[in-house]
Parts: sequence; C-alpha cells; structure tokens
Amino acid sequence: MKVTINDIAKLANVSKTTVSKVINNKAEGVGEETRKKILKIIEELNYQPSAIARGLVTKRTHSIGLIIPDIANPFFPQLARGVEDIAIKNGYNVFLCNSDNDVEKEEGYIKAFIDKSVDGMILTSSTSISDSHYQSLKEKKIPFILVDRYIEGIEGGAGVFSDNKEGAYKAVNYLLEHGHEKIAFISGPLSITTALHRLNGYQAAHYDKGIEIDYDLVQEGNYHFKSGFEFIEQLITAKKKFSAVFAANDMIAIGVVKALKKHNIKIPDDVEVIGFDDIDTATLVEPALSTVAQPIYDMGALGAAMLIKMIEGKEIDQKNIYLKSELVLRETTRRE
Amino acid sequence: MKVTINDIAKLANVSKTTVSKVINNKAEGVGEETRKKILKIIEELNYQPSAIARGLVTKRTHSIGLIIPDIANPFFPQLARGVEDIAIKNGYNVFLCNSDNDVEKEEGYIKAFIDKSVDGMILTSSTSISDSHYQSLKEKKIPFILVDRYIEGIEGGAGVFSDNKEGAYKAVNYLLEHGHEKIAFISGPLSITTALHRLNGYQAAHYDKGIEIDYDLVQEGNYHFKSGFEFIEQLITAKKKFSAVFAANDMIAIGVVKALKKHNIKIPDDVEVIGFDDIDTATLVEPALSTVAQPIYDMGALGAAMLIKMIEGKEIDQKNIYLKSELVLRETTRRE
DNA sequence: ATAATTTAGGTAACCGGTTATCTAAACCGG
DNA sequence: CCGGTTTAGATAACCGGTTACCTAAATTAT
Repeated sequence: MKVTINDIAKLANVSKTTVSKVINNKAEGVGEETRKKILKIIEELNYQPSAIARGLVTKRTHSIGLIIPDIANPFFPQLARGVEDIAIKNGYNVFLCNSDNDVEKEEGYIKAFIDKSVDGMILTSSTSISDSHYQSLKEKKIPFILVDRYIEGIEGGAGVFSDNKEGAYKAVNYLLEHGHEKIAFISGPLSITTALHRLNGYQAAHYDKGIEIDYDLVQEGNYHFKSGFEFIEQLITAKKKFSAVFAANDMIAIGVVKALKKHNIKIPDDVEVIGFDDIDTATLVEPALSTVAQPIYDMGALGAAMLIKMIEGKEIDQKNIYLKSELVLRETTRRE
Repeated sequence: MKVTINDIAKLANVSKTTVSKVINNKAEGVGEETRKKILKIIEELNYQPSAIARGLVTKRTHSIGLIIPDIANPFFPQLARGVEDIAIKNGYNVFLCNSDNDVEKEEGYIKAFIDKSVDGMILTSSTSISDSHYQSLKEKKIPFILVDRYIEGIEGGAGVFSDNKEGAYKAVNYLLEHGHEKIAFISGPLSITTALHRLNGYQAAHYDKGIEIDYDLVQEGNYHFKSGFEFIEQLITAKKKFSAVFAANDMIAIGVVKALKKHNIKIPDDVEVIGFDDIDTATLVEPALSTVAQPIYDMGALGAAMLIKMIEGKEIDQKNIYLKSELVLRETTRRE
C-alpha cells in the first residue's frame, strides 16, 4: 500500500498535523527532535505526499495547461520548451495538448484542464475572435495567457505576441528598397491573427512606398510547405512576373525555394525570398533562408512567467507584450 | 465560488450520492425524472466535477507523464504527438517534461509525476542501465513504458523500440554491397542504447562481409549537426580516404552533407551518405537525405496504447516490441 | 393477501492531506 | 509564587467527490 501521512504520524507517535507542518517546513510549533524523528521516518518509508490530496484543500495543483495547434509543427517545440523550462523552474508541471487548429478540440481541452484544476493555462488559440468557450475561463476565474496568436475582444487574460505586422513590414520594406516592385506573398490562413497581421505588414510597406499591390501575386496559404510550392508553380506556369517572394512562414518559404529551384530560377539572383519565424530548419536548407526571426522560445518562456505571476497573485507589468522580431539575411537575399 | 456536487444536490433536493450516480452514468438506482432534473441543473450551473476530488478516492487521475530528452530536438515532437493522440483518444492527458538527458532531472520529474499521482509514465530514458531512481516506479507499482531507448535490467515495465541494430545493418550493408569499403561512421553518445545498437549494426554488417573496420573512420558523436560536420572536416584535413558515410541520425547526416559540400565533394557521386530517423527535415535539405526511417509517431502511439492497457489492467501481448525500420533511398545515395 | 424481491434514493465513512482552534506544559517577569 | 505569554502538539472540520451499505416504497411472486 501507498504510505500516507497517517502512517508517518502513527509511526512517529504524533498527530498528522505535526507531520504536515514538517512536510511544509512550517517552523512554528514543532520541536527540533520531533522534526528530526519525523524526517527520518519519512526518509525510511520513502514517503511522498500526495499532490492530489493537497490540491483538494489548497486549490492549487501546480499544474498548468498548454494548448498549441501541433507539436509536430516545427514552430511549436521551441515555444513549448520555453514554457516548460520556466514552469519547471517554478515548480509547475505542464499538460500538453494539440488542438490541430480545431476549435472544438480546443474547447474539449479547456474543459479537461478545468476539471483537472490546472492553476492556469497558456493558449495558442484556434480562433481570432473571442469564442464562447473562453467564457468558462472568465467564469471560473482561471488565469490564462495567449501566446503567439491574439484574440480580439477577450478579457480576463494577458498575452505575449510578436510584432507580426512590424516584422512583415521590415521584410517587405527591405525588398521594396532593393528595387522590387512585384513581390509575391503567400500568407497563412487569414483566420489566424498572425497571418492577418503579416498580410497587413505586407500591405503597409507597399502603401508607404506608394507602390500598388498586384493581388494576383498574393495568395492565402496554410503555413505548410505545399502552399508555397504550389502557388509559385502556379505563378510560373501562368507566366506571372515577380522578382521577390515574401512567405508568411519558413515552411512556406522552403516550398517556394523548392519550386523556384525546380524551375531553374536562381536564388537570390533572379528571385529573392524571405520567410518568417526562423525555425531551425531555415539554416539547414540551401540556400539558407533569409527570414524574420521571432523569439519563439522567449514567447513561451515569458508567457509562462506571466502566467505564474498571475497565478501567484502578483501584479504583471503589462497585459499584452509584443516581442520584437528581427530581419536576418542569409542566402535567399542578395549580399550587399 | 466554484459549484460543487453539494450545490447540485441541494438544488435538486437529492443527496450527493444520487448526483454522483448521474454524473457517472450509473443506471441503477436513479429514476428517469430525477436524472433529468439533475442533468438540467448541472447544465444550468455549468457544473464540472473536480477530477482532483475524484482522483483522491478512485486513485485514478487519467493523467500520464511523458519524459523525453528535449522536445526541441526534431525527433521527439513526432513521438510526443503519437502519445498525445492516443492518450487523448482514451481520455488521458499528458504531462510533458524535458530531461536534457540529465539523470537527475529525470529523477526529479519521476518524483513529481509520482506525487501528482499519474496513472503511468512513458520514458525515453537518460541512462542505459537500470538506475536507482527507477526503483520507486517498481515500489509504488506505477505502470511505465520505455520508448525509443532500452534499459538494461529494468523490470516492471514494458517497452517500444525500433530495431536499431537491424536498421543500421541495412544501411551499412547497402553501402557495402555497393562496393564501399571505407565507410565513415559518426555515432550518437554511446551511453544511449540506440547509439550503441546502431554501432553494433555497423559492425555486424562489416563482419558479415568480412570487411575490416578502419576505426579512424569511426567517431562518437552527440546526435547533433555539429558532430557530423566537424568529424568530416577532420577526416578531410587529415586526408583520410572514405567513400561513404553512415550517420547515426539525420542531424548528424545533415552536418556531414554540409561539410562535404563545403569541400566540393559531390554527393552522391564522390561520397554516399545515409542517415537515420527520417525526420521531416530530411526531405527538405538538398540533396534529400537517404536514411533509415523509423516509425517515430508509431513508437509513441504504441507506447501510449500499451501503457493505457497496463493502467486499465488488461493484458499486453508482448512486453517489448521492436518496430521495423526501413531504408529509404533519396538523393544522397546513387540511383540504381 | 402476504412474503419476497426489486428499485429509488439516502447515510455516512473515506480518500490524504491542510488549517483554524484548542490545550497543556514550560517559561518569564515582578 | 502567581498570572500572563510562549511553545509544542492535538483535535476535528473540511476540501469534493465515491461507495458500501441501509431503508422504505413499489412491484412481483405465491
């Protein structure tokens, strides 16, 4: 049988109150000798208090829930690792769930997390508008943090995002300043805020330079390799002219590069390409991808840190934090 | 305040026993009308029973723990996704922890999982020998599954692995049959069983062909890009002759390819390269990596399925399962 | 019509901790 | 030497469910 606090108490000839005090390092009310005796017995029996039992009364489980679209998508492991690290450092464990961008799955996970009494949750949301299923988070007053993807009109939580619009602006502006006027753009799914904001950045950069966008060169993609590859093939067979491509993420950009290479178009000489995210693979492909690097790990880590602050009742400095992204130029853009 | 079973009972004018029966779909002992009335109140109050409270008495949390070295390592997301999917499908949630191959961290996580009363755990172990910290798993009779990495002399658990030796044998044998006699090999850390077994496969293939191994061409690496890149550079500057490279995983292989390209050695014409794992990036790099594909996702999924069987007291068919790996030839080996 | 059985539902103990409150002995100053 | 204050430790309620067992009414069998 599992050894419980009662067993320890019995063996030590004390009440479980006293054992409890020892376990929790409460100094008052326990003599040095008794403490030592209890500690010894705990050691001998390899006793570990049950977090479940404790949680029932303290209302704290030291668990947090993390919902992301898909851990197998190369963007998210880094984010997950960020939250993991900070969580562990603060004595929390994290439940991981993959929503596949499916709102119903997400809803199910939120429910599961609630009945498991997580102390808080971190969400990369599957919708961009405040949906009914976030309601219960408010109702039950569960602290939560949005990471990566913003949700319009949600209250009660806080968030960590990167400046997607700015990032996209930087990339497109770079291209524009280097004389490109026909810049193809493959976005992410526009129902996702990051995708929308990157599109906005693309547009803003054009607007500021007074250059009109040819919307035949703009396509809604799905953040996967294929949507980059296919759109570029389409453009090529349609003989559409373009001299640069901005891809809403690196996987798309890699698809773009593959398509371009397949058609013997020289990168960066004939066409320059810029991606977004700076996933690990970006440096592994050839030519190495120029991209807008976001601090993915930091987004997770900061999110976790904020969440824990909220859980522990401390003030957080800002409700929403926007992390800076940075244009890193590698081999899919020209040297100078 | 949070609504509890008592609130429901009071509002429905029944005892909490009755409510409990309704919640758990126990047919006996509850009339149709009472059931409906209770259900309605539950709905109205958006009541969710506390898994914590339930867990305290049922001794089941429907949570499982997963310990892997590093989710940011491209091998593990697929594995994690496999366990996730199966876990969720069966009503379990999974705690994720990154051990960084650090035995002490791993030990800490095992303890944390125990006091959170997980129903079972899945481990990709950081040691190859049965260490003291697995003791408590046995003691407390917690079901566990080893995935990917075997541990010598551990009892009480089961495991899912791939046939690392076979896989390596196939790759090296292929190379040998194509006339290579000088095949460089960069292994993983030999304290990890997968690495050891792949080395054994490399050796066995040579042995069977009666070809002596030149151990100057063999190097212990660490499963990262760098160890492949650096060793090849070393061989080249030392003017060591070799006509093929077998890398113990794809990241090493990618490093190898980069080094080879840097020195203008043609792949596969001058040197053929084979990796191991078949991570997603393997198809993205150029030339696309020939590699020994393991069913990573399946390993996780099967592991989870077995674990859940064990948790639920069902028999498992085999204690240890070895999944077949498969040589997939892409562009770092010659056509025919 | 009566006994036996089924059915709906209630009572209370229990899971393994925490915590507010209480007791009794030790201590302490004047 | 006495009343007041610390201090070590105990008692018991409580957290939110589950479950073994009980009761009383309804149903069925005889």
